[in-house]
Amino acid sequence: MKMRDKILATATSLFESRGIQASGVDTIIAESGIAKATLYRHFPSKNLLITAYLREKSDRFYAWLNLRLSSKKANSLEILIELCELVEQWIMTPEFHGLPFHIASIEFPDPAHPINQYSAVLAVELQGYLSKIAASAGAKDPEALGQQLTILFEGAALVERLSPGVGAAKRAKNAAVTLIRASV
Amino acid sequence: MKMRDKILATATSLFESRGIQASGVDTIIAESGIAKATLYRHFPSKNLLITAYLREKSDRFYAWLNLRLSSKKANSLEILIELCELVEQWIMTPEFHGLPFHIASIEFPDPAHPINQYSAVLAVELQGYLSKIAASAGAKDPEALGQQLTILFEGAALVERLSPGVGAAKRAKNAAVTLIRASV
DNA sequence: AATTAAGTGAACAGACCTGTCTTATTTTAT
DNA sequence: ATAAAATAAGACAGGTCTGTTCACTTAATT
Repeated sequence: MKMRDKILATATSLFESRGIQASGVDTIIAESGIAKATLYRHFPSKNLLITAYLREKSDRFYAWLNLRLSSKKANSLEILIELCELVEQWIMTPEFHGLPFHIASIEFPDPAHPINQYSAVLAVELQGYLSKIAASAGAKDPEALGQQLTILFEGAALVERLSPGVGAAKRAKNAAVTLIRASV
Repeated sequence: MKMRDKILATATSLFESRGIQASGVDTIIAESGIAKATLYRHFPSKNLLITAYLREKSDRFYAWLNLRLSSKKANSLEILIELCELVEQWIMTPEFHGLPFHIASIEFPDPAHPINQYSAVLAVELQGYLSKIAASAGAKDPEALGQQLTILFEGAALVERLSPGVGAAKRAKNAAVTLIRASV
């Protein structure tokens, strides 16, 4: 499993710095120091490589969050506040380069394209994740709050990415807290 | 000025349906029924065509908004509420395909690329526009509110684009109204 | 020690990209 | 009416892209 990980790591780095479409297979194999046939053995097409990249990024995000969300506050609104602070931290991480499935959906705008469809699945996944927490925290309309938080986070990710250092993550967190307090 | 407009209209349509990078010059000239030399006379490079597209979309947006914002409410918070409703309408328009400068900045992620830089300028422009209205409406911290509204609108635009019909625009508007009411 | 699997490096196909240029025709302006 | 500018249609250059294939070498397992 060493090769697969090496390829995925290199692809991830290239996808996030140069963009997905702009990162050619030739560049990926040159950068990771492997042969082209090796890449195509592990990932039969570039689309499957992109899909694996998107899946892994989502998995890592949820794992990172779940590890830090204290289960003690699970049944109070406080867990939502905590969530907001964690997301702010996540966005401000130097390795953060925007929500991967968002970027992918823009690079592959055709709704019939597998990458676009998979991105939509991951977007629904994120909103479901947030809505579930909102529900367990006792929000009035968990789905509405979950979607509003999604919008805030995705918007903050975009703005922070396009104009680094303007503090979008912090302001989004403040807005989220306001919405949460108003949702009891 | 007929040719220029025809080219720009065709390019706009292609950029928004297939993406910018995915729309080749050959496709643009075939679709608009002109010769390649004609395109390159009006737009010496594809980058300049993209720039013109971005500029025009922003201009049209502000023109559309200014026409509808009733100046009577200029000095009360009500104008912000009105603004939110207009933006919701704008997002729900069938021709809406996301904020153009956002899409452009994702398709050209290199901060040194002219398209990325121009996108950043347009993003600052939007935030300045919203902050100015927030200021004239008497918000406590106009810049903070302006940025929060920017984040909400951009986030809603993305979510609505990726998952059409989930009502992101409406929920973003509700969130915005909550934030506005809390900002007095 | 022998067989199978995985990796290398390079060449290749077929398509697409931007931008230049040529030649001939049409439109516009004086 | 004549000169100047704009357009058409397309070939062309030089580059990039994904994916396939071939001949050969290394590593693992049994």
